[in-house]
Amino acid sequence: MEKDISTEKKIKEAARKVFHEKGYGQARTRDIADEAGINLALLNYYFRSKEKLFDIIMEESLIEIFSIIIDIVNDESTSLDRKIDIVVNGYIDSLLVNPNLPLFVLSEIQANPEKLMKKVGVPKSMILNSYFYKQMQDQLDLKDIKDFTPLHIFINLVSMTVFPIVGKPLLMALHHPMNEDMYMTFMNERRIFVPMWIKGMLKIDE
Amino acid sequence: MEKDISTEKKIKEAARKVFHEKGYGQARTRDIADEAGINLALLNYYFRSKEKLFDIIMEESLIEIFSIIIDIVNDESTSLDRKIDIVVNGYIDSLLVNPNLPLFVLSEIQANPEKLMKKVGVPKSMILNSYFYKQMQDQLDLKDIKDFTPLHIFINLVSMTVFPIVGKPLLMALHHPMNEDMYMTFMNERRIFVPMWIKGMLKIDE
DNA sequence: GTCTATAGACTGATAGAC
DNA sequence: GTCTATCAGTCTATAGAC
Repeated sequence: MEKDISTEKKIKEAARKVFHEKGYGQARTRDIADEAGINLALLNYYFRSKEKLFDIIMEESLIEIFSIIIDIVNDESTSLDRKIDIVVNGYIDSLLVNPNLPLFVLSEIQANPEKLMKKVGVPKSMILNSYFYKQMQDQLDLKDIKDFTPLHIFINLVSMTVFPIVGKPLLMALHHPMNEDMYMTFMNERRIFVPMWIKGMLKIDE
Repeated sequence: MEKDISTEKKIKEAARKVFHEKGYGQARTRDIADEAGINLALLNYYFRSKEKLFDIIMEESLIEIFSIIIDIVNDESTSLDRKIDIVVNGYIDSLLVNPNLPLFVLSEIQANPEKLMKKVGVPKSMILNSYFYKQMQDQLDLKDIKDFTPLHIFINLVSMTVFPIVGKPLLMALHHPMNEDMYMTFMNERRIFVPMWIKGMLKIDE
């Protein structure tokens, strides 16, 4: 196919796909080698072991999932209103292309919490210290809302956006009849509705 | 410990624990045998194979996760307002006791969608045909809300309730400092807030 | 029913030829 | 760098004693 891509890159792309689909435990190094179109021995030649290859993929996946929002969340020149639209749509855009990413990250963190926590070290207190958090707090103060915190709203935003992607198979099984087109329509509707509901919680535009 | 419990029951309980923690792929039959305090051979004596044991645990887990809401959702004598409170609190109660249950179900469904879809056969169109759905639709009609459907609201309710449990490790890593007590406080706050937000979307009490 | 011992298959990793 | 062949370890499952 792409004969210009280096072998190392081919292996990494194959590993990403297989790990994201099956998780560390169920992924086989032979699967990755086959997917990359190379031999098993070559995988160990480039990356010393399955675990070292996994660590690389996991670190890149964590960066991937945070980088979707980290820039916009800390942008001081974007209004709260627009920021909500951008964060929701950023996640939907990204996760419809990589639907396995969030469940992969959540599963592997649970499988190995202490190890993977360290890698999250950089964006520690990423939520609490973000400009987004401050903007939400200002809005809550403005509307004299004292019962809940910006953390609840942030979790609501991520939950309502990411959960329908993680739970897609269950959703499609439970809500019959639902096909791929209907699911896509459903997710595209949420690009409008989730920001609307979040803004409602914050009493924006009232 | 509990010497009255039959060996079969002990193995099933151990299997449930190990499968929920590690998933099918990473769970070892020896882990289950050790957890049950019996020998590995005995596991295969009672259940023919790891996979057959897993199938039993998986089916019970699916029933478990649906039975939390299936009765209340179809109860025609409970008002929409109260029903929302009960569904949210039912999930929080149940999942704080079994925090691994939802991620286990979501992961294994993704790992083997076609196989597990069949087991969801019973509650097919469980959402669409529920009395809960009808009550939400009536409320949307009453308030002349035409842009979104009850399905969106139902997904919002489940998302905002279940996602913070599935994402607990990530939440605790990102929102520093957060300890167990703070997490429990956070989840208990959501017993009040999630119903409040859902009712806001449906314009109940306005 | 419950155990020990082991077979048999799979998997990650390496040796060695090219 | 890339391959084939194979080793060593792990895991599920079973045979057979009690």
